[in-house]
Amino acid sequence: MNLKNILEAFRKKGHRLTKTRKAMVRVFLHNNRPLSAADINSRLEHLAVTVNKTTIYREIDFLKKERFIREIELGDGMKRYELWPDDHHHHLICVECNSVKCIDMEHCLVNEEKKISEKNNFMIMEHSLKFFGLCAKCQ
Amino acid sequence: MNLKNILEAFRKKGHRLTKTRKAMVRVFLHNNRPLSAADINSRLEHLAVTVNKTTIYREIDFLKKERFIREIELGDGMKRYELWPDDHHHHLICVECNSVKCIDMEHCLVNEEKKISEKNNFMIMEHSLKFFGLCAKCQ
DNA sequence: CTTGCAAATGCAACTCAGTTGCATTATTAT
DNA sequence: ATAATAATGCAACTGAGTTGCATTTGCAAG
Ligand SMILES: [Mn+2]
Ligand SMILES: [Mn+2]
Ligand SMILES: [Zn+2]
Ligand SMILES: [Zn+2]
Repeated sequence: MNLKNILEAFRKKGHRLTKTRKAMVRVFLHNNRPLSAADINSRLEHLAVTVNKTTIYREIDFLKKERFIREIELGDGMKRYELWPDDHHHHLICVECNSVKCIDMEHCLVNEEKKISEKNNFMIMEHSLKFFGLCAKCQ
Repeated sequence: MNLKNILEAFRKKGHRLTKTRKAMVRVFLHNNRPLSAADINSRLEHLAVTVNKTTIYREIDFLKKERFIREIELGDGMKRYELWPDDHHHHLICVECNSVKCIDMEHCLVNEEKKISEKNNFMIMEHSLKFFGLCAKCQ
């Protein structure tokens, strides 16, 4: 999955390759972890790309619809976005510096879902698992 | 844990027993599930107790400090509050009607935490687990 | 019961992430 | 080059939650 292929796929679907779109795809490809709208904005400035916040939010919506990124909620009042994951994974969140690390789990809860669904008469579609604590730097 | 004991404990600590405080404790005792500030407000109105939203938020802060309730994040843009839990538990969230059900889990992740902590050099303090799907009514 | 002090309250104005309407600009196909 | 329309910028808005400050209330001491 490289920049050119992704942009070419967008173009083929009839979407335009604007400077914002190209820059935001680069930002996500080069920062493989959850980013807030503000994080994205500062990364764009770093690439000398100045965009209005409305445009950033609209491009986030576009990239979500295209399943290039997904939205995640960490509970700190602002949404984060990360590359659409290849594999199911979860997150470690540092309560001190707010950094986020994606982790794969050996014993995944997907196995438990059937049991929980039956027991509670609730049709589980997905789950979210977050561990809060102190990262290597902060402990 | 009944209303009188809780209020008496607050009074003994030097806190006042205002109509808002008494009514909000009642609301949480009689609605044992996560409530938003708006939910609390409508429950209060139902008890013929009219309060300013600022007062509701300040009373929430008080009840959190007293460990009578805790705050939980469901990812829908507003915080929820529930009775301080006796036992560790998790939540089922209906994506259709937004209802929330608390569930106990047999195989809890607390067992996994040590492994994850060591593997990632991250000191886990707590975790949050939510299942999203359709409740009995909505499926 | 009265009084005084601090705790609790109401109100209006504010914050901040995210959204919306609309006029303007830029990308792409022809 | 041109036309169609996707994308953008801007200003104003939304909605949950917060803050400063003047006023009211609960409660304990006299
Ligand atoms: Mn991740
Ligand atoms: Mn619960
Ligand atoms: Zn950290
Ligand atoms: Zn439902």
